[in-house]
Amino acid sequence: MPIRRVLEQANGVRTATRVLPTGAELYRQGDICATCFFVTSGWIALSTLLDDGGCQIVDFAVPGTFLGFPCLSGIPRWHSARCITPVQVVCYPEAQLSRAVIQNAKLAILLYGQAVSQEWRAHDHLVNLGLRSARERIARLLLELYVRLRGHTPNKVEETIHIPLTQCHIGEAVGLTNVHVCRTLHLLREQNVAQFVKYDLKILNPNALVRAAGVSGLPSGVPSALNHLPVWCDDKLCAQLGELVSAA
Amino acid sequence: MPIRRVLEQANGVRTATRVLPTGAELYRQGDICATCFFVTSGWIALSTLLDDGGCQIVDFAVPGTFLGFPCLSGIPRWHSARCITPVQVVCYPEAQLSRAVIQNAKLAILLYGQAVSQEWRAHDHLVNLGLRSARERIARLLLELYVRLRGHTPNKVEETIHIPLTQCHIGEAVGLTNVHVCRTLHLLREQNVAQFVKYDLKILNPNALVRAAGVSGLPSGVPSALNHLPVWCDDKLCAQLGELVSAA
DNA sequence: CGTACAATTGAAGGACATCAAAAGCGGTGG
DNA sequence: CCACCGCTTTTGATGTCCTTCAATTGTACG
Repeated sequence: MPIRRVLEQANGVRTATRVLPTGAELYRQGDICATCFFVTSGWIALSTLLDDGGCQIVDFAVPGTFLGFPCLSGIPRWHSARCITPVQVVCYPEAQLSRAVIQNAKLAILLYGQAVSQEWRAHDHLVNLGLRSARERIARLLLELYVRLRGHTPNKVEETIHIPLTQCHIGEAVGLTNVHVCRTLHLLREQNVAQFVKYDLKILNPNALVRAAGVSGLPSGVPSALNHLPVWCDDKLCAQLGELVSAA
Repeated sequence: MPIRRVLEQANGVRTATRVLPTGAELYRQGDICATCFFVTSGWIALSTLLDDGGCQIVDFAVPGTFLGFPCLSGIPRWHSARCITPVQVVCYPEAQLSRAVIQNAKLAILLYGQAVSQEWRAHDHLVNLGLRSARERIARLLLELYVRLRGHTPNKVEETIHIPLTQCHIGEAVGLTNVHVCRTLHLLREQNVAQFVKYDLKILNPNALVRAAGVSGLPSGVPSALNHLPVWCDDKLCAQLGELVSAA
């Protein structure tokens, strides 16, 4: 992957790859983890576990996501990173990465941009959980995942995209039980909006999905995080790192 | 305020103060705002408005909070900033601040740290909305606000702290109706946990409040964003900026 | 005194949770 | 090849937490 060579060439950061099976944990909430990761393949659920057994997925890490906080060492992770699929990551020693960042303001700004992007998505999820119905929440999650993976909003009828999530994962992400997720998915199917079966999402009606997600109704000019995700999605970090090295 | 002089001296950024009355908007969702702000007094609700009239407060800005995204110009704001009280802010032209940040990696890292801190808080709110009851959500919000203002968890019985929020604000922050917030506040009062009347929060039983917020039950070693908020609360940004200039 | 906003209380309804059970399905071992 | 297991999905019945609607009170303000 480009980012790996970029960091090695530009800043002499030594890296190693690591492969994890489904169900493995990259790190756990509470860990003070001196390694940063860049996801090159697979899906990871960033989730918080409660003592009563509750689990909230705060975000999904997909290929292109950067995990860790260079220059902010000593902070424990506040979520666990569970592998939803087999995962491949590139590892960076945090200390080395921190040194590189301090010497290179552009790198710092890149990290800053990613943090802002993630904050943005977190706020979008907050709006979702705070004032939307089950149908809207699920539609919006599906739409967001589509946009993150494809880089644009859906426009083709019957397009299918692979999403390696169970109904339980969806429930943990949007704050619903798997039972209710199941019923709501059936509802979306009946209403000819979208169909999610066996890890495959088929968009039956792109416009209906966007409407169900509550995006279209925004006053014109008002941004939804979704509209701008293509610009600030994780791949962008990778691309910009590439520019950085060619400029050096 | 220190930060103002810090930025002026260190980087030659010109600033101006601005005063806004209660109810005014510093900026609106959708605005492409070329100004960054540092809150010196007053409270601001960062909220997203939906076309159906729904309103979700994603965070509160208190004195010490920095608003804006230097180096990421052209991004529309995804929330509105409504003044809950009269507010005083220091304004920075984004372009000048961006230039200063590019020349000073430390400044970039500071901004990065604040973005991470805010992401952290957003994820904590997500957990709150996703899997906690009304009682827990409200207790947790009150506790968080206490910690942000005081810099530590409550330990004195009957301590009172001023919080300029209405029950509607609380409802919009935790995803409940004002009606239910009212009932739940009464419940917390009856259970001798905490009392919130007329913009004054009286902590009746600090331990009970922490328990009600679902913080104590965490396995030892597991961090809650709350435990670390003192370390990364907004005042810290200000203090670190002070160090930055004295080192220069 | 009238208006506007915040808090309060009651009654009724709904959206979602909980509990329980069964069915589909891939994987493993006898 | 079949039996058995674990995981996911599905469906039904029942319950409850929270919303919605409505009306009343208190308080600040012009």
